[in-house]
Amino acid sequence: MNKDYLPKEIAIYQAVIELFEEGADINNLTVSEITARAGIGKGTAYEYFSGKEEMIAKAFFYNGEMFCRQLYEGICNEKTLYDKINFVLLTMEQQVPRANCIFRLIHMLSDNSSLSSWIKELLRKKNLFGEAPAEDVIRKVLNDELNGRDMPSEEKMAYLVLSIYSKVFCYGMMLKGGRFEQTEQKETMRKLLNMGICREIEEILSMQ
Amino acid sequence: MNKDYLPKEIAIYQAVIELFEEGADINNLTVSEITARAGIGKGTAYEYFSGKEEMIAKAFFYNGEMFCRQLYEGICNEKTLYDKINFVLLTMEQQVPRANCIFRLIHMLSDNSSLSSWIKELLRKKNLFGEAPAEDVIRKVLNDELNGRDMPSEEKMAYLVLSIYSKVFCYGMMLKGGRFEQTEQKETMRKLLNMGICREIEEILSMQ
Amino acid sequence: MNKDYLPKEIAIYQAVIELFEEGADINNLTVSEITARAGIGKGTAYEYFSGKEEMIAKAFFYNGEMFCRQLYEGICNEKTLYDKINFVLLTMEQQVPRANCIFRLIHMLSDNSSLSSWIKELLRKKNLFGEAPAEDVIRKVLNDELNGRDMPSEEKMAYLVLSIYSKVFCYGMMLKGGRFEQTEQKETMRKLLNMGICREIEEILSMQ
Amino acid sequence: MNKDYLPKEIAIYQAVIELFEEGADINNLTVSEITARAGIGKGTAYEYFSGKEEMIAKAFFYNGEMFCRQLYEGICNEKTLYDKINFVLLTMEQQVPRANCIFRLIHMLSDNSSLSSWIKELLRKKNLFGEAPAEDVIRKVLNDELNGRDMPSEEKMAYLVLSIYSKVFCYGMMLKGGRFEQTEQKETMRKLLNMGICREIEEILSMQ
DNA sequence: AATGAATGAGGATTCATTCAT
DNA sequence: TATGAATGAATCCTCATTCAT
Repeated sequence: MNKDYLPKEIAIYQAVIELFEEGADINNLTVSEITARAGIGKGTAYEYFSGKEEMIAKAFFYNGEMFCRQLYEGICNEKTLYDKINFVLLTMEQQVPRANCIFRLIHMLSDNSSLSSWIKELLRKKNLFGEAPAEDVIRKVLNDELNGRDMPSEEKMAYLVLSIYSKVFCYGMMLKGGRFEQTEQKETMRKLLNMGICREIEEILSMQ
Repeated sequence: MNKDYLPKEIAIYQAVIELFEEGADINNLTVSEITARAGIGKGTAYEYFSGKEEMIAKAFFYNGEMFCRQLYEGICNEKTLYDKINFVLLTMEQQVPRANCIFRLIHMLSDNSSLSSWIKELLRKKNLFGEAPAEDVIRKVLNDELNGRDMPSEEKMAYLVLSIYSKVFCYGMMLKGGRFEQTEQKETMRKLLNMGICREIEEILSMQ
Repeated sequence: MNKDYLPKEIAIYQAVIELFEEGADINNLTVSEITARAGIGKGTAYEYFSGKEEMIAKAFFYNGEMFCRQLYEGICNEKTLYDKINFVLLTMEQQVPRANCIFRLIHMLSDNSSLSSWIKELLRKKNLFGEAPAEDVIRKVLNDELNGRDMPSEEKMAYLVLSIYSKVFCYGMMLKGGRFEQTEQKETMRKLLNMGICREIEEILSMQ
Repeated sequence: MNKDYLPKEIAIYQAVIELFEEGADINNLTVSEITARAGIGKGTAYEYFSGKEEMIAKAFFYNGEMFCRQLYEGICNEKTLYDKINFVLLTMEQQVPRANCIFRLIHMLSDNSSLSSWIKELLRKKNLFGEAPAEDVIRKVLNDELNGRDMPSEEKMAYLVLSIYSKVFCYGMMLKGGRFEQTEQKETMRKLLNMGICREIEEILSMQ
C-alpha cells in the first residue's frame, strides 16, 4: 500500500492533515507551515509536488483513502447490517477529527476551487467519481445483505445508496456542528438512524 | 424586507453571488472584482463592511435568507406533504445555481475559515444555529402535518428532521455533482425520495 | 513630450537608469531596489507596469529616446558635417555614463532575453526597427549634406550609414572599455575618425 | 590545444554554447539545464567550476578562442588583404549562430554583470584586453600587409584597427538583426565594406 | 458619502549550492 | 570521483486596506 508513497510525500500529507485537524483553514495554509510541520525543507516539497494545491489535495485524498480502507475493514468484521451501520456511526462519533477531513474532502468537491479540480482529477485516475468511494462501500454492504434475495432495480439501489449515504453523512455533519452533545442523545439518534436505514432497506427490497 | 438593507449593500451581495454562480472560487474572490461587478468604488465597500470576509459571508447569508423565504412561500402554496416535498426537490432541480449557493453556505459552516465564523455569528444573531434555517422550515412543515395528532418526542422529531434534511440536501449535492443526468432518472429518484420521506414520517408518528 | 509619461512612470525610469549608471547589473536588479530608489511603494509600480521586465525595458527605451532627441538637437546646432560628427563623438566622451545606457540598450536587442522582446516590441510600436533610431539620425544628417547633389543608390546609402554608425558606436564602446585614457589620445582618435567618415562620404558620393 | 581542457569541462562548455544557440537567455540559464545537457551530474560541475558564472563565462571564452583560432587559420590561407577580409565577412554570414556567441561575448564585456568580471579576468590572464583578441588578429593581418612599407604611427594603427573592427563587428550585428535578408544585398554590402576597408588602409598608409 | 491611487505585508516558487553516499 | 536529493535564501507579485481628495 504505502509502497506507493515516498516517505517525504507522506510527511507532507500528515502535516497537512494535522494542521487541518488543529483548526487551520486549508485556504490559508502556507507552504512554510506545511513543510515546517513535515520537518522538511521548503524547496524539497517542490521536488515531490508541483505546488501547494497538489500537496493539499493529495493529502486529503490520501487521508480519505486510508480512512475508507479502515472503515471498510471494520465493517467487514461485523456480521449483521445493523452492526455494520452502527460501527460506521460510532466511528464517526469517536473520530470526529478524522471524519472532519472526510467531510472537508467532500465539500471540496463542490467548491469552485482549484483544490476541487485536483480532487476530481485524482478520483478520475482511480476510476472513481464524486462521492463514489463512500457509495462503493455502501453498495458492497448492500450486496452482502442481498445475498440470496432478488436484486432490486438499479433505480432502487441508487435510491437506497443515497438514502443511507445521506443519513450517515448528515449525522456526521451535525456531530461536527456540535449538535447531540450528550452521550444519550447520540445513542438515541444512532439507534433511530440505524433502525430507519434497516427498515427502509427491508421496505425497498420487499417492493415487488 | 429589503428595508433592512441599503442599496449598496445589496449591490455587493448580488455581485458576490453572481461571481460565485459564474464559477468563481470564493476563496480567491478579490475586493476589486466584487466592487467592480457591484458598480461601486472599492473604498465605498469599506463604508458598509469591515472587510472582504464580511462582504462574502453576509452575501451568502442574505442569499440564503431570500432563498429560504421563497422556498417557504412556495411550500405554503402546496396542500399535501407529498406536494410540498416535491416542490422543494423540483425547485432544486430547476434552480441548480441558486441551490449551489445554499450548499456552499452549508459547507462554509464546517470550514475552519473565517467565513465560517462570520456565518456562525450571523446565525447566532438571528437565534439560529447550524443548519437551523432549513431545519426550521422542515419543523414547520412537520407541525402542519401533525395537526390534530399526537406530538412525537423531541428525539423523534429531531430524527425526522435529520432524515428529511439529509435526503433533500444530499439529493441536491448529487444533482450538482452531475448525477441523474436524464430527466426520467431525476423523476424516479424524486418519487422514491418523496415516498421514502412520507413513509418514514408515518412510521415514526405511528410508533407509540 | 513628457505629457505622454506619468510622474510615477518617470520616477521608475529614472530609478532604473540611476541604478544602472551606478553599476548595477540589470539582470539582478530587484523590484524593491527600483521602487525604493524611485521613492514609491512596491505595489504602486505594478499599477503602471505589468512586471519588472516592462519597467526596465521601458526605462532604457525612454532614456534612449531622450538621449537621441538631445543628440539630434545638438547636431542641428552645428553647421558642417565635420562639426556635427565631432559633436556626437565629444558628447560620447563627455557623457560616458549616459552613452553606456544607449550601448546597453543596443546590446539588449541582441540578447535572447525577455528584455530584448520588450525593446523590440517598443520599437515596433514606434515603427522603428533595430538600430533604426540611430540610423534615422545618420540618414537625416546625410540628407542635409546631400542637398543639391546627386542622391546615391540605396545600397550606397545603407553602406554609408553602416560605416558611420559602426565607427561612432565602436568608438563609444572602446571609451567605455577604458581605452584611450589620455585626453590627447581621444582627440587624435576623434580627428582620425571624423576625417575618415568625411573622406568616405566624399568618396562614395563621387562614385558615379 | 584541448589537452588544456578536461573532457567534462568541455562538455559543460559545449552545453552552454548549444543552449545559447538554441535561444536560451544566458541570464536565465540554470545549472540543472547545463549539466543535464552536458550529460553529467549537477554536483560534478562543482568539482570543475566554482559556480554557475564561471561555467558560463569560461564557456563563452573557450568558444571565442576556438572561433578566433579557426578564423585566423582561414585568414592565413588567403593571399590578398581583400580576400582575407572577404573570408571574415563571409564566415560571419555563413555561421550566424557561431558569430552570435562572439557578439554575446563582446556585449558581456560591457555589462555590469558578474559574467563581465569573469571574462575580464580571463582576458587579463591571457594578457589580453577588451576586444583585444579580435584586435590581435587585425593587427597581424595589417602587419602582413605592411611588409616592406613604412610602419604608420601607433595612433594611425589604432585608428585602422578600430575602423576595420567596427565595420566587421557592426556588419555582423546587423546580419544578426535580420537586415540584408537577400543574398544580393549581402554581397553588395560585403563588397562595399571590403572596398572601404582597403581604401582606408591605403589612404592611411599613404599619409606621410 | 464616495472614490481609487498608493501601499507593503505576506506567500509561492525558483534555483545555486552543498554534502552524504 | 561522481552524484542528485535536500535546502532555504532570495524575489516577484498580489491584494486587502487606507486615506487624501
